Parts: sequence; C-alpha cells; structure tokens
Amino acid sequence: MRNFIKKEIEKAVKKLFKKKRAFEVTSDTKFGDYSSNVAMVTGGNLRMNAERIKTELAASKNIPQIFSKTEITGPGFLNFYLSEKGLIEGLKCISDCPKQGLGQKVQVEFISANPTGELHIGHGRSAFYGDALANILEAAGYEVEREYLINDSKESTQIKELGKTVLGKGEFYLTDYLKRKIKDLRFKIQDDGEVGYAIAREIQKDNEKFIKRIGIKIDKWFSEEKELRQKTEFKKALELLKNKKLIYEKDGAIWLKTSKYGDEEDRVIVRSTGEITYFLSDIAYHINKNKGGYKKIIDIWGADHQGHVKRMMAVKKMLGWKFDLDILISQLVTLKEGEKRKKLSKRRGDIILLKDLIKEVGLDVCRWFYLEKSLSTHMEFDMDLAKERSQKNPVYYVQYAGARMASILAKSQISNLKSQKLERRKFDFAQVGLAMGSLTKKNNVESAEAKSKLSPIRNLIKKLIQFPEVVEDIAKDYQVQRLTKYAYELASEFSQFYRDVRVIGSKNEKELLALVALTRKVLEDSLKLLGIKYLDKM
RNA sequence: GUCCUCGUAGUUCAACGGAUAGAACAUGGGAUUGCGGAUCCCAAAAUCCAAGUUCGAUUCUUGGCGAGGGCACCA
Repeated sequence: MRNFIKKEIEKAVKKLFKKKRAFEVTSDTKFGDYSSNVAMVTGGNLRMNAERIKTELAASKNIPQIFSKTEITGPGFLNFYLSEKGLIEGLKCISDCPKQGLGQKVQVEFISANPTGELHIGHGRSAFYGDALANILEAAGYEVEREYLINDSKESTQIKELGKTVLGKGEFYLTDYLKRKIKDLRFKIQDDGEVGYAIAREIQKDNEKFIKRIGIKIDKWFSEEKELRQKTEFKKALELLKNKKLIYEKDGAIWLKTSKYGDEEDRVIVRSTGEITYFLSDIAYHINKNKGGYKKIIDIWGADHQGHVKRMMAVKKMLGWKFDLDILISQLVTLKEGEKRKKLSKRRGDIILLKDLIKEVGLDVCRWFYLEKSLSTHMEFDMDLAKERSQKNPVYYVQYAGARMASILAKSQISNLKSQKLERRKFDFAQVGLAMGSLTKKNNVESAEAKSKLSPIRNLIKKLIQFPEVVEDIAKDYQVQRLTKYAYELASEFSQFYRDVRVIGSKNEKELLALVALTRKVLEDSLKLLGIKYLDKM
C-alpha cells in the first residue's frame, strides 16, 4: 500500500516539478493512515506545492478510490485516509505485493564462535539476531545463505593454545566443560595444532547440536582449516596482494597498506616468525565470499571485533569488490537481576552460558528479549521480567492474543476443518469488506453500538496492512526490533477488537471470522520470522 | 591518549531529519454481568550539556561530560 502511494506521488511530482525528489511516505501517523513529506522537499512555497500535488493526485485514476480523504496539515504534510476499498486492497497486498529482494543473493554470516568452548550470552545475541534477520530477508524475497565460520585452522593461535591446554602445557580455555572433553580423549600425537584441531572438532560438534536445538538454521558451516588452509587459500591471498603491490616488508614481517584505504595504520598479515595473522585469514575468507556472487554480504561481529571493521573495509576497497559489505556490530550483553548486574567478562572467567540462560527463562522469552532491542544498544537482559510467567511478560501477552484468535476459530464452523487446512485457506477479502460495509451503514444511522464496533475493525485491518511494510523496512535497515514491536502492537489491536466486537453469533460472523483468521495468520508469520512459537493453546 | 558504540520517564527499551518524543514494567486510579480476566481504559513521568546546519534536530556536524568496548607480529 505504501509503495503504491509512493508511485502515485512520484508520477505527480514528475509532472509538476520536472525533477526527481527524495521523499518519504510514513505509515500510521497521528495525522492519517499514511503521510508524506513530499511537499517539504520541493522548495518555494511549501503549502502551495502541497496543494498542487494534492490536486494532481485527486485527478489520478486510483487515488480517489483508495482514499476517502487527503488533507494538508502543518508546514505541508500530505495525509491520506484509507477508504473502505483501500483497506480491502491493503489486505490483498499482504500476500500479493511485490518483494524488493527478488533474485538477489545475500549472505548472512553470524555467531562464528571460536571452537574453544560453549556459547555464551554474547553469542546468543548474534545467533538470534542473525537468524531473525535472515528470515526477514527471505520474506522480503532475497535468496539468503546463512553461514557460520569455524576458526579451526591448525596454524591459528587459538587452536594451538587449545592444543597446549589439552596436552597439559597451558591453561587457556580451561573450563569444567573442557576438562570433561579432555577426559574422553586420548592422543598419540603431541603436536599442539593437531591436538587442538581434534578437540576443536569435538567442541564444534557440541555447538552445532546446540545451535540446531535452539532452532537456528545454518546453511553452511565453513571450516577455516578445510576450506582455506588445506586449499592453500592463505598463500593465494598473499600472492594476490603481492601482485597488486599492496604489501611490503618491515622488521621481518609482511604488512598490508591498509592506511591508504581508510584504515588508521598498516597491518601485519605475516609475522616475522612466518606465521600468518588472523587478518590474512579473514582476507582469504572474504576473497572466498566474493566468489559467491552475492549482491550483499552481512557480517555480524561481536563488539570485541569492532576495531577490525575499518581494515576489512579497506581490503574491500583495495581489491575492488562489487558486493555491498555490511558489518554489523553486536554490542555486549549484561544480565540484570534485582539490583545486581552481571557483566560478561572473559578475563574474570564468570562467563554466563547461553544454555543456562535459556534453561532459566525459556527459549521464546530469551529470543524475544534479545530481539526487542537494537543490535547497537548496550543491552541489559532483564531477568526479573523475563522470568515473569504472566501478562507482564510481552511474550506471553502476544502468545495469549494468538491463543484467543485460535479459540474463536475453533468455536466457529471453521473448527470442522483441520488446522493445517485453515492455514492454507484462501481468505475471501470481499467478505471482510462486507462486514465493514454493513457496519458503516449502521454507522450512518448513528447506532452508537455500530460506531463502537467500526473503529476496532478498522484499526485491526490497518495494523495488518502494515506487515509487509515492516518486513520491507527491516530488510533495508536491519532494525529487527521493529518486528517484535509490530507483533506486540498487532496483539494489542486484536485485544481491543476482542473486547469491542463480538464475533461468534454476530450478524457478520462469517466476515469477522475471516478477519480473525487473517490476523492469526499474520501474527503467526510475524512470530515465525522471529523464531518464536505461535500457540493455539497455552 | 586514540578509535568504535551508547547516553531518552523510577527501570528496560522505541522513535526513515518531521508534526503533540512512543511502549512495557513499576506507581496511582478505574472497567467487566457474553468468543480464554494471562483482558481493557485513564493518570503522572524523560531526550547528558553547549554551539552549529535546517522550514524542522533525540536523530546530522563540532566541542565537552559520563558508560562500555577496541587499540599486539592474539583471535
């Protein structure tokens, strides 16, 4: 619906001003179902321009049918009010509207925890966020590949350190969990890298199992050892950089000229010992990504990697990669319980594991609490609210509304159909229109009762229409928290509708049931994208 | 010291450069004779400070102040 308005305005502006203008159309403002700032970017007399655009739109074929009213307010905002037909058209658009990402390949790389131990609450953020973002991009039409990088190269420092610990020569990564792992294994070899790699594979198996268990889908587990080191991709990357004259030697090490491409200083890629650095490995990894034919690559990194963003961007520039590279930084997570705040600190060794958090509050609640906040906020996980098993907890509030929808449907004739059939049922949008139409008629005879019923139906439909718009916005700017907000608002609109509008036994029962069924479908889809269970009963 | 984030009601969070800054929890009131009261309604309550850009700034720029993180030939 929003895109439809945009197109119509574009046509009008082109005709009136002979020049392209960047403008916005906003959904559901206080001043209308849709509002646009288009007149504000035209220059000159803003209000007069708004009038001209309004007149031009009124003369168009579609606008007068879709909107009952168009008005100008404030310094020159254009506000649109959906007509009954407009509301119905909007409902159709929920499933039929064109998707912006069609035919474009996107890679989302996330979690990528080192195979040296279990996942902690910091990984949880990247895990749930990346998973939901990938779901949403898919819903927006993109062809999405979800990748997890396993830093398991036998030559890497952390794998060697892990090996040393296993062989009793060090203490890195030594947790109770690792001690248990070590007990199970016997090694004939004494090489740090080999032993580290062997145990890392075991740890990785556990982590993969866990990630699957918490409902996160990964398409490709990318092993640094198998895909890069064994295929001599590090050397190839080095050759490539050498041929392009982007490296030089200093103090026995090999440096990359990143400072010429936006980084603060040049970086070492091969140490004077001959060992490669993590940075070269990461370059080789991204050279590999570049071969994938992606339009867009999204890397979700932890806050401890934020210093690497500039150097990676520098590499993209120097090698002239065509794909869009979006590096998102997931900020640190703190737990808050009562007045106490626990920080995630590797040094202090009091890492809080993700599995323990999920055990404490449940998977759905856990996902919701992570996903309702933007990735860049330094979030505090509110344990007290998360543990609350009542309406205070937004997750249960939303699920409760869903259960009510299902309950209404179950009590109606539709209950004869299997629930699966119900999901696939094609909704008769005209029926909903009929319901509104008859209510409007009643409204004309000033029935107070009908009037009170009209508004909640309209509000509910408006909220439903926004679903594809929310998905589209998130696919553009990655602000996943908008979807949790949307799901909550939808549940809230439905609760008000439920209070004011009697469905079963009403004159328009069939039509209202269709609306409830559609609401249920949209709520279920929203929750599915977030990875949170929709429940018919709770 | 420098780089990256963040700073919004008592608390946890929202807000494509837009209009009267939204929610939730907590607090204080209220509703209900019916589809699940795990509901609904009302009230009080906030943009760290100072300049600048703009018709318009929580948002952008600069400078402070405060918090977290990064600054290795570790990852």
